[in-house]
Amino acid sequence: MASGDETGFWPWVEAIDRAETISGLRDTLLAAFSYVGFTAAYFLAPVVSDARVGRVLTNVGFPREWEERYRAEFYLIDPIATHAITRRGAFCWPDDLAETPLKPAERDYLALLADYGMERGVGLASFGPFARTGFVGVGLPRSGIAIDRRSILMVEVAARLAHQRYLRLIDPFPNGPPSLSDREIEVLSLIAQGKSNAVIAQLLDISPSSVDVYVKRIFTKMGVADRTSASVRALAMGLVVTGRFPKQSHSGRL
Amino acid sequence: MASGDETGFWPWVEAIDRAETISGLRDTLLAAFSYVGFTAAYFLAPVVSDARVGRVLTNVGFPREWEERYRAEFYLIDPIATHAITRRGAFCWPDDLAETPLKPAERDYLALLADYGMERGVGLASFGPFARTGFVGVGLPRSGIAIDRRSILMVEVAARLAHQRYLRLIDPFPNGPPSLSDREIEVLSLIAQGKSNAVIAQLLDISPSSVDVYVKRIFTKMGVADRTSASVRALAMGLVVTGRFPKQSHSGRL
DNA sequence: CATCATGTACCTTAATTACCCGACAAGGCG
DNA sequence: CGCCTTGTCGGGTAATTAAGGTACATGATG
Repeated sequence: MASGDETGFWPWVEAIDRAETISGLRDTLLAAFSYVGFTAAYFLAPVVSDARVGRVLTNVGFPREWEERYRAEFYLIDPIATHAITRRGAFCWPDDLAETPLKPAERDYLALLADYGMERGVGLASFGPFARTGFVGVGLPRSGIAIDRRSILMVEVAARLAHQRYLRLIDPFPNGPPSLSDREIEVLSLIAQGKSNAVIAQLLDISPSSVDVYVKRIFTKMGVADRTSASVRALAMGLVVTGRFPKQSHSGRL
Repeated sequence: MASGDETGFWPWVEAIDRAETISGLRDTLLAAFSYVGFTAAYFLAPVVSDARVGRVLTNVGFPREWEERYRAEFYLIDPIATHAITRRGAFCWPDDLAETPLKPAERDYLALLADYGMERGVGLASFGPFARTGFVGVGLPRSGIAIDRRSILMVEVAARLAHQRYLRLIDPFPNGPPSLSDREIEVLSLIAQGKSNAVIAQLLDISPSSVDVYVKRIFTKMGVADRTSASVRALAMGLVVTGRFPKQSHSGRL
């Protein structure tokens, strides 16, 4: 690799961890990317399938023309960002998108990138508390460098740490979740699983009326008016869990 | 610091990234922690406020007696894991819990840790796609090492990367979200915001009947039977967004 | 001792949802 | 040219929920 090796990379990691301002963090992160061999990056937050929501774009180093067209046309399309959501870890684009079926518009976007000399780069999603997901796209590798696994790993470590740091900088002391009683958390958890009040009553072996009261109290404490909002907020706040997790440790027991 | 410095740490990061089995990952991660100066770690997944859910414990290096008492008594109590959810980044316990009001049982747990000679350690939550959150607690620092910021950072980098790697190992090709049409995603997003069908109809300027049809189709595609489950799944899959995100880039524009 | 939070239970009413049936037009695709 | 998806609209019914009220025992906490 033409660029710096790992010995000189760690100081950049520490610098990211020490950044005290958003702009300082941005500059430090870009310097870290530059050290690895990339000269441009763009950030999206939040990243969800509903591209109309949010998705603030910040571009550092990519051509102005690309940025304008991105904002105008490809804002809602960028398959790299969408792909990142379901990927674990960083990946190299467009190579790692080869197996993903792409819509015509998405292929157009990748072609546009190539037109601007941005054939190749690294992308990753970083996940934070309260369902805060960000995307980092890194590109414009210096000619001559290979995008090997080590480079991708460096980008991943730096970007993920920077995202955590960013979240802390924009909201250092987030409001904690409201203090719910044990029973209330229990009920809320079942609500978030889509159980009806009647089912909850059966599961907890209490009367439906009691469930009714708990639901009411939960709404009041959380400041919502319906179980859907309560569930979404509970999930975002880390009050309940979703999805299927392994019931037992694996044989190796990580 | 008595333990290894950053120059020798990076190879452990690469080793974590290369781990091909769960057990190999566990051993490599523990070796990385050991390099930093810690000789024990425990893992919890998933970690939410509702401690009854899941929370598979894996312990490597902590005393057997602690593990037994942890499983029996403190499984649902451990304030370090709960604290980690709302923290961005790794923290040092019990120092960084000083400002957190603790319940008596939680204080008991910290006292128990101290009784077993585990006065101090590092904890962090790692967030993955589909709302998969894991907790890593690292302890038993070798006598003489200081838990400085650099050590915490090393633990954070290693643990977070290992969590990503772990998620990829246990589920290399996750099912992506179901393919919803634009209108369906729009409706789903509003559902997740707690809007009633009537409100959604007004917002989208269509008839309530149409909303009804979209809701039905969304349920079918997502394999759920109620809007709460649909919302939770949508959030976990990154189909919609929650919480308040900055509408505009910050002045610094990360 | 008074107050508060919690857990429990019941009643009523209006709104909302889930699920059933039907229809039609536009566009993509084999 | 059919077939399928999508977007749109209607009717109807039964179950569920939201929101209001009241009540009482317990235990912690000031």
